[in-house]
Amino acid sequence: MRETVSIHRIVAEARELFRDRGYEGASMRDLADRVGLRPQSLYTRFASKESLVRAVLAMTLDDALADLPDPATDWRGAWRTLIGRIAKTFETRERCVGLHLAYGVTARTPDAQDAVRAFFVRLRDAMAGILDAGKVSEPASVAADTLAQLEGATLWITTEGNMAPLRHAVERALRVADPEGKPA
Amino acid sequence: MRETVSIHRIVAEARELFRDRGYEGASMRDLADRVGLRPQSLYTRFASKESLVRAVLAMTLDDALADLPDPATDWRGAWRTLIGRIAKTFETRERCVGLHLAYGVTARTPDAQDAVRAFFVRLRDAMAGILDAGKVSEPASVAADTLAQLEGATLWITTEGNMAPLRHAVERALRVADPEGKPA
DNA sequence: ACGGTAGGCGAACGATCGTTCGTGAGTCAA
DNA sequence: TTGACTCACGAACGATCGTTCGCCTACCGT
Repeated sequence: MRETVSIHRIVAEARELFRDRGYEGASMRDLADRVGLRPQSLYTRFASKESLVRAVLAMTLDDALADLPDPATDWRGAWRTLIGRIAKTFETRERCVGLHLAYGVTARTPDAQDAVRAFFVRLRDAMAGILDAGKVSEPASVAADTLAQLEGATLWITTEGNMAPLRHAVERALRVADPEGKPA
Repeated sequence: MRETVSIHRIVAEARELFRDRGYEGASMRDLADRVGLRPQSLYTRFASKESLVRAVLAMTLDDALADLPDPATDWRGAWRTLIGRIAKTFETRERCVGLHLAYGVTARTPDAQDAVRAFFVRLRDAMAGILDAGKVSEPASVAADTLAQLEGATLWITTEGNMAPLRHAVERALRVADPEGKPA
């Protein structure tokens, strides 16, 4: 058996690079080093650096939405699980790939730009679907606001290592599904 | 009189570039083109690309805090003005320079990284000082949360052009200084 | 046994990056 | 008038970028 580098592995390492260094800052050579290949070999699997963006975000969305509790029977559980996953990623990785790419891709890489837009729209729609199952009013708007608050909190993690704003954002997010939780 | 390009002009254009393209994406050649110089001429005024970050953020902080109402006599006015300025910038420019740089600078440019950290700490402290004058509890924490929410809302502006999350964040921010404003 | 295919690499392409050097023209104080 | 200083540029440096080409080798179906 010949030892081969899996696509999953490449995408996972690309995600780390995009998250830490952004689209422009991440180089194909760095990525190749991480997976133990030469840069040219990456082009056997991916047509371009730009196409990696779509693959990275697809994997990230899958990770976030995999095996969630069924909103129809346990929407609160689905909400808590999803919020928890997002928050945990931000806490351990210190930033969000999606946000870095959202700021990092330009009109010069239109496919990457579209992939980023689609990623956030789908994530928001998934969140809104959960809230809708719980008959929360204005689910799309609440989902967008919630996601924005979680993303914004990563600012303090990267600059100061301060996790408090993220925790506050999580508390507010959970209160959406549990309004009578803790008033103070 | 010899026609000369002002430092202020260079920094202002650098700010646009950093905001739109990030630290790595902005090139000294692009900046030179914008101000009508050759790239080498920029080094008469700035020692390096990295040093531009500090200058850009210093100017941005000055713009935000210039001529605010005195918190000691009108803390609500100071708060409203500051929030309004930040929100207006996000709305017209579609993103935040600080956030793009926060994600974009790495340990390879330590001085830039420090400048970013200092920028946000000073902005938060200025906000906290206003809230403190209004005897709002936990001013530093509330200031950090408020700033995070405004920053996070820029995600939807860049990806979708959707201003609603920003407006919601502004409403929540203003409610800090006016809790009895609008309950719904 | 054999042909096709997939995965990988050496070499190298043109482009662009931040930056340095040497030079010259304009400006101002003495 | 002179000397120092400021501002700008032409030319070019080495480094790094994404990517392409040609070739080799190991595997798989037949």
